[in-house]
Amino acid sequence: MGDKKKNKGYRDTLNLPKTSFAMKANLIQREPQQRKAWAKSDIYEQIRLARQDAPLYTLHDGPPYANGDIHMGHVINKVLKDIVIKYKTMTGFYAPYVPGWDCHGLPIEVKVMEELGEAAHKMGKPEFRKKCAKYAGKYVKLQTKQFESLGIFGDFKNPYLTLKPQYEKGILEIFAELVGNGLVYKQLKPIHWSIGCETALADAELEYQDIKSSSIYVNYPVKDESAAKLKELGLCTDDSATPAFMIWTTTPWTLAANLAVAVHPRIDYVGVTYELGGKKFTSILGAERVQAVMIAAGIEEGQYSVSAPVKGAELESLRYKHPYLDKNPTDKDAYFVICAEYVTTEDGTGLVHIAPGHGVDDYVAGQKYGLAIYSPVLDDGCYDDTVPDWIRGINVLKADPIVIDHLKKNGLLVAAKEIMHSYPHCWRSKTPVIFRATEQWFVGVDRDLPQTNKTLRNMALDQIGDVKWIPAWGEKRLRGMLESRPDWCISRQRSWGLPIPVFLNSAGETLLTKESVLKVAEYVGQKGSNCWFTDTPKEILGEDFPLPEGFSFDDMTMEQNIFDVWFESGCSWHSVASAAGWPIPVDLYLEGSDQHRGWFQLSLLPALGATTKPPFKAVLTHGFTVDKNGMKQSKSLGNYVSAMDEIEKYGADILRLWVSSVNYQEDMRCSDELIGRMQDAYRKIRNTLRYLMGNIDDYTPENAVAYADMEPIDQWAMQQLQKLIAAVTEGYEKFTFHRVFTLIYNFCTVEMSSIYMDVLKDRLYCDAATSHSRSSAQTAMNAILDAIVRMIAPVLAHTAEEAWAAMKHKSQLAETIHIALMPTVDESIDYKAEEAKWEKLMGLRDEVMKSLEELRQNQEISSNQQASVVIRTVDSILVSLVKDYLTEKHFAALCIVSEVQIDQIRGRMSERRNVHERGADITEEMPTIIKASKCIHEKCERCWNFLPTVGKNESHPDLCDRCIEVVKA
RNA sequence: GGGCUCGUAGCUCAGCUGGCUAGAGCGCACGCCUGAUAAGCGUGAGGUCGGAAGUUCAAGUCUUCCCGGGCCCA
Repeated sequence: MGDKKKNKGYRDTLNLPKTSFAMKANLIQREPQQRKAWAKSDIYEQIRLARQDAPLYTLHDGPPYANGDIHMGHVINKVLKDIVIKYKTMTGFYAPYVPGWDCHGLPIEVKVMEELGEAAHKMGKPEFRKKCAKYAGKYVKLQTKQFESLGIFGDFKNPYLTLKPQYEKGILEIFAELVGNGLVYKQLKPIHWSIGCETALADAELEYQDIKSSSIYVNYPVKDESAAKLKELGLCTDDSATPAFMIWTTTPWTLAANLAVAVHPRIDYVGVTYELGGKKFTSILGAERVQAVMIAAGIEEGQYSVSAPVKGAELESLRYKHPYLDKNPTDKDAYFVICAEYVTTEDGTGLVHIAPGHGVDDYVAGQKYGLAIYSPVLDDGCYDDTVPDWIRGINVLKADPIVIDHLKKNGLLVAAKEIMHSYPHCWRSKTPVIFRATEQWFVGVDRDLPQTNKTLRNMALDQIGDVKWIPAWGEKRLRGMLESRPDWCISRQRSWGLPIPVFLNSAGETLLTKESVLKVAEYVGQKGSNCWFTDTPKEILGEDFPLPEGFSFDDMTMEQNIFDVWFESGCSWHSVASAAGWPIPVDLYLEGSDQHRGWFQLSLLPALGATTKPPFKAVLTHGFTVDKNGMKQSKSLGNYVSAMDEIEKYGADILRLWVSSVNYQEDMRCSDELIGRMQDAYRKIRNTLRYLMGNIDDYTPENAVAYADMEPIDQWAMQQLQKLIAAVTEGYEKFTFHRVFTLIYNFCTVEMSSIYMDVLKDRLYCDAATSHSRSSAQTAMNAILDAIVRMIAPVLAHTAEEAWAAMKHKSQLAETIHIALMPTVDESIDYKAEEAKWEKLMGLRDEVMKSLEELRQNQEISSNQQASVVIRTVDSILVSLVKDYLTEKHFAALCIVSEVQIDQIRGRMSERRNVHERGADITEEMPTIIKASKCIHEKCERCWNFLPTVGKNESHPDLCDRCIEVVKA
């Protein structure tokens, strides 16, 4: 029954919290202002100046592609980097951050072509490339803005762009080294070729359409010497039958380029004897395919016989005759059986026709067996002169019927039928695409480097063990890829990229030396790579350049291929890091785990090729965002989270806090709801800072109390802080930011909010403003605030800065918190020594809380202050802890009850747990009894405690003695 | 199909080299406070540790298989 009006009288005598640090964050309004202030003071430059003499920490940024809005993947990646940078800066390093963008490549080329429409084809390369550059520039600008809206600090005024002349120069310098080391070579490789446009196509330029094709089964007669082997294997038993390997294909025109037949080493093969066109054959077939093939050939059951099976491996290197060529047109061995893992028995015959010039699998398998890459097809899609005259000059897309007809006549066609299947088409001309071998440039991974006697593959495998992989399995993953990777095809038949600096003479010879490349590098560094399309070889190389035999400037053309963009970004360690004067290897690469195949591997190879060293000391990877059910996110599935929407809805610090809260080494569940929930955590942290600030508003360092003189509970708080600092430091050092988050959040929730700050209210509000007890608390709170703000600064970049500005007595002079130094453990505070004692006391407190709750449920008390607690225990250590170490008064404060009395009783110790039943009798099984009851004393109207001194003073009958003293003063 | 990887309460995380009835915070439920107030406090209910075998005196922790995700290939 409160007479509230009367009570209000004492409110003004209390020291209630007061602060300018608002409870409501209002991030959407506040953060942009903060960023504007940072921009105005040029925070990046400010930090650079502050740390110019500090030790260097180099995180080298991997370039995102300059296209589109940023997505959650970018947010994860850039925020993690920013946390590292801000943390390292706050531990005293000069940690520059130079953001970069990948600006060349097909996606931009495609977009620009779409925008230009027909005009794109009429325009010259230089003009088209300028449009591409403009497009890239637009997105660099856009993404810069978006990244900055996350509160990321970096040299956004001078980012590295892979299209900048100086960057291009760096790429060519590395290329020159690789050329000088003999790693670069030219070879045929099948690629998608559009006959309609007479151009090479990338995967992204293919459209799949259903098409009708001829599928044929063909017998390849076995050579006599191999026929004997088949007999030996028991596959051929009928001497009157012609042995043959039967293949199946849907591209009869490629038979002209057949060089081998592939079998699977572990699949069963049989010999099937039957009659065809009056002739007897024994065809080798995959055992599982016999029935289907016989049906296709129209041979009924009973009209053929099947031998016992043998494994494909037994057939390896057996020889056959080409179905219509008399002579091998290549300069390498051909027409024999090879083994390939990719052969299946899903369709066909179980034996695969291999034309290395007309298929990627064929090419790879052919490389293994030393086959030629034979592709007798010209740019216009017509056969060249190396094929028999009956198909010479014919367009391959029209050749199928002619080939089939020929095979029919020579009796090797087993069956032919039309099938519908999905087939790649040129996106522009809409015509079917063929695989055709063309000249490509490669970096060899199995070629010995001069002086080292090691190949790129050897070096890579040797040295990735010295790199620190976070998580550790990154090494395993990369190792697997390196072991199996083929030579790196670095040429692309496109326009938007850095040209491969090769000169050719009319005899088709190439000029590609370390010196020539360096010469081009210098020129490109001055004028940009457009010069390749506008300037002459003489201008580029300089007329003094010593041309090799057979070359003259009058008789020179230039290679039209450009570099694979991975080669460009793979040189960033040189173009950017070295160029900035950073030592190589740099300290850290930090990207998504997909970059094991991408940027990590393709930076490693050029670096090894040029310097024999990896470009990085450590590589940290993160996983991908998935939806709330753990499934892949995609726009079409509707489970996509728009990064910019989230930033605009919640504010950057919420996103940053979310990034810090999840274990990025695994998939990260992400949804609007999940991100929204971070607001709760944010508010708790913010309010903790606010409360601390509010209660030290009148604190001055002159009132500081030394740790040794602090009240015991304040000492406890200081101990907890040291423990926190130690754990947080370890979390940051190990890049386990989610541990940092959990630690700080739990510290705010448990140690601060639910224990310390609650317990402290009585002292802070009711004790005299400058009393020792209150100053003691304030000293601790000031230290805690100062430390938490700094520890959370790398994550809550805006909020920490806001708090720092609002703090009156900072430990450091730093204008911005991002220059301040991280807190370190105060070695004079031995938190470990006190830990066990406090754990025991806190355990007792928990039990008291339970007793009080019971009282409350029975409606005997409402607030804890109305209760008094009597503890009886056989545990003498506990008694001594409460009575001597802490005192009953402080333990009462710790429980926020008006009074506590603890008594030791005689009895034996028991292993049983404490029991908190009120009023229960002491027995051997119940060593501690907690008895909570409603206080019999009067309530002090100022501090709301129920104390015996209330009503004893005539001038202040409604106050306790402590409050009387304070009010009098 | 292959390589790597992940799967502990509704959510985010702890659980070291296998060892007491698997923990925390949030959320939720119930209650308290109204001198942090679009705040604060307390208590409580939630888990067959993806599933199944196996090794072991003992398994969330080791082995095998299966199921379901993710990244990269084919």
